[in-house]
Amino acid sequence: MADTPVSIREVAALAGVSLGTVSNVLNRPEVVAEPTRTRVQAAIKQLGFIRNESARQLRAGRSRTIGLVVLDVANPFFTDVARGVEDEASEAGLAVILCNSDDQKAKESRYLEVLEEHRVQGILITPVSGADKRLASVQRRGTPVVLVDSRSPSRGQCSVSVDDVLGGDLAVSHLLEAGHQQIAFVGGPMSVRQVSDRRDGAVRALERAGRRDADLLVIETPALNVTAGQRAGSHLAGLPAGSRPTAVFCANDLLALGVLQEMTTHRIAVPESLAIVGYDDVEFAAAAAVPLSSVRQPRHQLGRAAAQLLIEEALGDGTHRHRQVVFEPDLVVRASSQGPTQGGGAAQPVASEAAG
Amino acid sequence: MADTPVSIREVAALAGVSLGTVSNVLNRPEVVAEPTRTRVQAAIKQLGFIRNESARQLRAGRSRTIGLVVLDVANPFFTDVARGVEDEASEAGLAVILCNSDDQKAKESRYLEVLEEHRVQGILITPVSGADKRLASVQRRGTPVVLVDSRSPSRGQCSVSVDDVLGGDLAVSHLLEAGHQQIAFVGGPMSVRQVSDRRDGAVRALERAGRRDADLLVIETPALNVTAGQRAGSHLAGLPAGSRPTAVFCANDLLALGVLQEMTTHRIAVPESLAIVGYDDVEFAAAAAVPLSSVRQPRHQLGRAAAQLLIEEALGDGTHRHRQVVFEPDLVVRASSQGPTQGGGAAQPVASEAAG
DNA sequence: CGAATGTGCTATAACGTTTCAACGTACGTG
DNA sequence: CACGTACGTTGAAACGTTATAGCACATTCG
Repeated sequence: MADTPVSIREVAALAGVSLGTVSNVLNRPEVVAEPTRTRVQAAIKQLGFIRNESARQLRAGRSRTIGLVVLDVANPFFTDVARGVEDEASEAGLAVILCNSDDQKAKESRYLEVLEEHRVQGILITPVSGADKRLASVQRRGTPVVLVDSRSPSRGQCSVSVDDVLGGDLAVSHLLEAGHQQIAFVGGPMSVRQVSDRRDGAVRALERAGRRDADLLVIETPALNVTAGQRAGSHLAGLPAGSRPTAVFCANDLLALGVLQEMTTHRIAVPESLAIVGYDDVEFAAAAAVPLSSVRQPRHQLGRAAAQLLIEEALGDGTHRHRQVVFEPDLVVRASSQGPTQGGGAAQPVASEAAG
Repeated sequence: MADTPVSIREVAALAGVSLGTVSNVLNRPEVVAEPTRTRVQAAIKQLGFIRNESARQLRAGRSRTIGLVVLDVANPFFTDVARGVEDEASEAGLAVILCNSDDQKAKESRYLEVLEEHRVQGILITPVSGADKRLASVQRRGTPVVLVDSRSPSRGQCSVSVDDVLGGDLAVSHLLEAGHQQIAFVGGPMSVRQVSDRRDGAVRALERAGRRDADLLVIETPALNVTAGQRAGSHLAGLPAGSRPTAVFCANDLLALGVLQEMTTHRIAVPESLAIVGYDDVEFAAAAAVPLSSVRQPRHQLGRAAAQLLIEEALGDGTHRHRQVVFEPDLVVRASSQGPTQGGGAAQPVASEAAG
């Protein structure tokens, strides 16, 4: 309870030196003579002195912090990205302020304001909607901005993203190689860029294999959750066995798990009667009743790359050039899309614990 | 790129007033005359002035921020808690710095240091291990600390937690009421407080029903994940049908899902031949092949309560008394533990408080 | 032996804000 | 008409830090 905000000045008094010397001990210990240094360090310890970050920042003009604004902290995609950002930032001695826009323009705008007031080194953001005046003005005022998981339309800023078209292509190419003739795509709404990109990738794979566009049966869903997947699965199960697709590519794993459950209910064997490939490689994918093949995005790496670009822009020597980094996703093949003989995909872990 | 850090002083110059007046417009607009106010506001807008939070904080002595240190940002338990904290904090005009200790003492310690340097209003933390000297010294230096999801052993601080013993009791009472005679508990390691509490609750329910302690078949697992659940399930399935329990209570949902999958594999009907109750009510619980009954914790509320206590302690009028708030969990009954007729969950929990 | 050259330290001036005492100015009031 | 009293505004003093110019003293060199 003893509220004693101890400052550098009191440390100086106790150690019998000027306050400039204390500052030197803190920041450039090598310039101060051995005996003085130890004396000051002893005083620091004795008083329990803690630097005042606000004062440092005020002096420095900028804080040693970067802002990360995501659409949903509960989404594993963003938590993994956040970890990557944090790893990279802490190596550079920067702290991360994590903000959750909840997909709301108002909250996003409020957080941008807070981050600017904190004079952060820069901002990593997955914007609620595309081009944004608010964001542009932040940048104009001198705070670097890097777009995460959305490709920058202009060349005015850096961005990191994953090639969703390629992801769709990988999934469907894999199914084609396994000999499937009739393939369905389950996903929606198509207004979400990621969803339509994945579908486009699926179409691309078919076209490259010499199929016509129409070969892809598209089942558009209203959302990307398990329930929507179950509905789509129910629809598939209702098709006469002759005209039913033998494989389905889902825009994310939740949909795929929904489809999978519905197949179990209708006693349709997976992968024998219906092969399934999902997207995102969520924690549960490997642990599903039938381990799920899935397209994995380098989420952690995405975060690291974004932070790297930002740090380069903010702290670099001024030679920084804006870049658009695009990562390639990865197909993890498991039981849901292959015959019973072959082994699982890459050595994947199963779900970790939750000691809530 | 035009890096023009515009300060209150330049705004004052443009508006033709003193800088104290600009500050008043910003903080107590009602004390400044209408025409002056609009003139200043115009200048602020024209120059794109953004307050410097560091300077404000330096002046104020404390930042308008609270710190939240969790064991794992990716864990849905903590993300929900974090949302609760954020909701409460933003209502009080405070920002939240979210830190991830990753269950590592070193990272935790580093973050505590950072938070102290930022002069946060207070810290919400789920400590890596129990009593901690580091944490005590933070508190001694005047930063309020509230423990989250771990009950304070001493009376020296506030804490919020959920009654895990009651949770276990609820689950097993429910199974007993449904007429089950042989009940198993799956969970581990027992060194995790949450796990042993839940088991103790299960025992308590049995004892209250007049059973002897030995009636609970305990299957200890090495971890709380799906794989461990599958192993436990496999063990259960291997028991002769006569001596096999008719119900199982799992220490978390991942275990329960593992058990459930194994039952499907062995064609053991759930809930007819084996009823299952999990813990945590994770997102997938309701969407499992057989929707899973589970004990739900008021996670969001836990976060809110923790933030409330902290804010009361930090900003209150000094009449604050430390409290240990304990929430009651809630059983959500779904198909995995009942006949097909009955409906879903229960009403909301009540908090019981113990003054300190 | 005076001058150049270090070596350690000190004193001081910022950084941008908020607060608070003081200072007009205008207006009723006695 | 002097006088308290609002009201609106100003000026200066903090807050705790870092950077920088300068000072005292010892050492080395021409």
